[in-house]
Amino acid sequence: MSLRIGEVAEQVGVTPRTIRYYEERGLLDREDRPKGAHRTYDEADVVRLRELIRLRDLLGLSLEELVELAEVETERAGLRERWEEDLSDEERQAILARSTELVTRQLELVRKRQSALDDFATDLEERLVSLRSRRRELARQPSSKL
Amino acid sequence: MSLRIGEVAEQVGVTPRTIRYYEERGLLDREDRPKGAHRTYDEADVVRLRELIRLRDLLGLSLEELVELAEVETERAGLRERWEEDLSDEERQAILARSTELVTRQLELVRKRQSALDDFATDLEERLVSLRSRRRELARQPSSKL
DNA sequence: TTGCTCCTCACGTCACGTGAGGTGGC
DNA sequence: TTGCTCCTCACGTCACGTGAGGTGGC
Repeated sequence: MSLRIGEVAEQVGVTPRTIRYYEERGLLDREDRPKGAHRTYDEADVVRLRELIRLRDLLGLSLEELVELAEVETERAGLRERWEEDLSDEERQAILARSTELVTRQLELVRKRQSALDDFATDLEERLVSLRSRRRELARQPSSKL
Repeated sequence: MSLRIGEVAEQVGVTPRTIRYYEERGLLDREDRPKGAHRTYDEADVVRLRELIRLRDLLGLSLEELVELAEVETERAGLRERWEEDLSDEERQAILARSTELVTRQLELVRKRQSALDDFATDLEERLVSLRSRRRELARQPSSKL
């Protein structure tokens, strides 16, 4: 079940151009295909791309920062096949440790954004309260010169 | 107490170039000053710009979208002087109603982002739990072929 | 075979970054 | 007067958007 670029783009909410650009910048595999042939994708590609877009949108990262933080997604993508193969326990431990580190870093960034957004929401709510009280004031005391 | 562009830039965490660009795009007042003279700012400008940057960063808006949503900041900036002047009660009501509408819209966008980030955080936490259990597994049963 | 989607240049755009060369205020 | 920050072009860059002209698979 292979997908074409347009289907993938629609599923993750970007344009084909974005996907080609990410491939160009090394965020996606560029499998070697005959010159001019269509790109093909599978479900794992969709999952990975969706995660990249989520990081980009919600954390506002540059693509360069994305490459680094999304290393864990690459790891995860290749993990299923490679896990079964001839990896030593040490290599497996290293992969798991590295993944834990990167996911933890992602979570920290998300936490920061959350608290910034919480502050913003609080400020906006206060402004609404203030606006409401001014409107009541105006209704009670028309032409108040204050 | 007037500020120069560099001081303002540092206070809100952007570069002078960004401030000039926002002025160019109509997000900030372009007071007419003698050709080549320094731009001057006051505390109200800093507050307004900080709010613009917050909207841009946390909601990921384009400058065009910003212009619209930040109309309320413009209103707020000019409000103190104008409020005391010859505004009819109807005009005041209209301003307050419009401001309420815009702040409400800002809050809605913030809420959406918050829930998207909450989902993201939940996913990342689940991945950490899963990673932890795999590491324990590996420690208990070395060379497990699963 | 007919559409539709895909392909590769390649130039355009948005939101600035980054000098180049020059002027202005503590 | 000496620095430092500011000024205005103007070209560069990042992350794509948008055709132009052509080929490929259900």
